[in-house]
Amino acid sequence: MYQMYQNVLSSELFRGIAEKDLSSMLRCLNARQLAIRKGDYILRPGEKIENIGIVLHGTLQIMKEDTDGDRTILAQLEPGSHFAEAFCCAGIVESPISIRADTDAAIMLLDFTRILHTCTHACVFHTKLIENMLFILANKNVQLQTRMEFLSKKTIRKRLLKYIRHCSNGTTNTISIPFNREELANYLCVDRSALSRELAQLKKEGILDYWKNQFKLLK
Amino acid sequence: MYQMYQNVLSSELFRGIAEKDLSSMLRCLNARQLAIRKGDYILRPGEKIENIGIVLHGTLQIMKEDTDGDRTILAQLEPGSHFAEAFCCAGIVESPISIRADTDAAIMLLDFTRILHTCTHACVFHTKLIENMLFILANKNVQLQTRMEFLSKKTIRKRLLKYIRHCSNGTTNTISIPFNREELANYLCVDRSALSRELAQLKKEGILDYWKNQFKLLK
DNA sequence: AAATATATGTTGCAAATGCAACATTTTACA
DNA sequence: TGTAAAATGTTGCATTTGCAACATATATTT
Repeated sequence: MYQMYQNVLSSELFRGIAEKDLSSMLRCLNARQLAIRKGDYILRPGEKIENIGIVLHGTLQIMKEDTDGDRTILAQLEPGSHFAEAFCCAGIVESPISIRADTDAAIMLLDFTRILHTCTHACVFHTKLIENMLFILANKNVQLQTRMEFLSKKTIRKRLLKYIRHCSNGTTNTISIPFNREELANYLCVDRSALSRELAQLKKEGILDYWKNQFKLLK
Repeated sequence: MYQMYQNVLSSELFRGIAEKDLSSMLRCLNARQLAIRKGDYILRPGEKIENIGIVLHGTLQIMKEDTDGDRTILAQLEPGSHFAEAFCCAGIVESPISIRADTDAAIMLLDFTRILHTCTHACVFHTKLIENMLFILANKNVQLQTRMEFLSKKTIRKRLLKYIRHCSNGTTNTISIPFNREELANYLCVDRSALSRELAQLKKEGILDYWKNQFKLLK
């Protein structure tokens, strides 16, 4: 139970909230805790979205499942991360996506309207929660926008170099990225083996050096 | 001047705000109006971001300009649209993008911190503004996420069909899209002529019919 | 209505990529 | 330490795509 609270407190939504205030807050937000079995769905396409979720433990997968059976994995949610917050804030009530437990998991659901609208007890923390929510959404925005810039490039080479230059951000020469090959290929929306091929080519041309997830721009 | 106010009121940030309250609000938010000449920069890479902007008239262009001279147009801003709001909310103070006036233009700048934090006069509209801001960010999020789903497809055909199916949204057979060919190609990050080629192919195969920006899925 | 500008379509060709199948390296763990 | 599993690299080949250059169609203007 203590661990659960820790994961709530370490979520971005509760950033800056004091531990002593947490339990009264959770009551105010009508927080409910749910245990989910591996493989079970937390949300299916078309279902009503009424809550914001926080992952307490385990991993969830957000997927887009089309009628034609085509399935895309949109995100992997680890403990401390949220889901459905953008839909709640955008007033989208019918879920366009699926969420499924990738492992046994526990989640916490919060009543969205109670975050937004100050309650009758005039709890002081609403302001902080809303501020955090703005931060979360805005950050996601910037991240998506950034990724889009990579995807707008038409060759693997350009996508890759743009990504690495973005990660390098000036200072050090050696860049460590948060992806393995498969994940990087997925992030850049290219085939893994084609990515390997391009990496090898760049190394041969002396433009880039790499080892695992460490990269170094030469020239 | 009246027209200016109309464009402020019609912006998403001020949705639901009564006209009579506007001028006192603008004072509270330290609103400033600026006239911009065509071609002038409103924001350059690295500059401090302290304000949220609203376009009053004219059009602005958001661009990503890399050190290597590579320039990507990220968005076109028409009257009533905002800029820099995501960076403000995400606490990003150094601009990673450029904004330039595409035509002669007028903009309004608002002090971001005054939107977020209730002022000494305890103006009641802050709540509404913040709610609107959440809505704006969340909606942009959903839009970006949606576009990403298209871009994750690896052939023009799949991107295109996914996009059209998304627009069709169930009901009618005939879909009208908000892009011409060039813009559609740009949105899907593909070459315009290659897009034309694929469209012709789909028509020949009897999968899709189209005329201008009207599309019709067959079969 | 003619003339110009803009949007859209067509096509050849070289380059890039996905895909599949398999090789090699690294990691995990029994 | 040895062995299985996971990650990464390699390569042939068919397909797709960008690009360029040009053709045709539609819109706009005078």
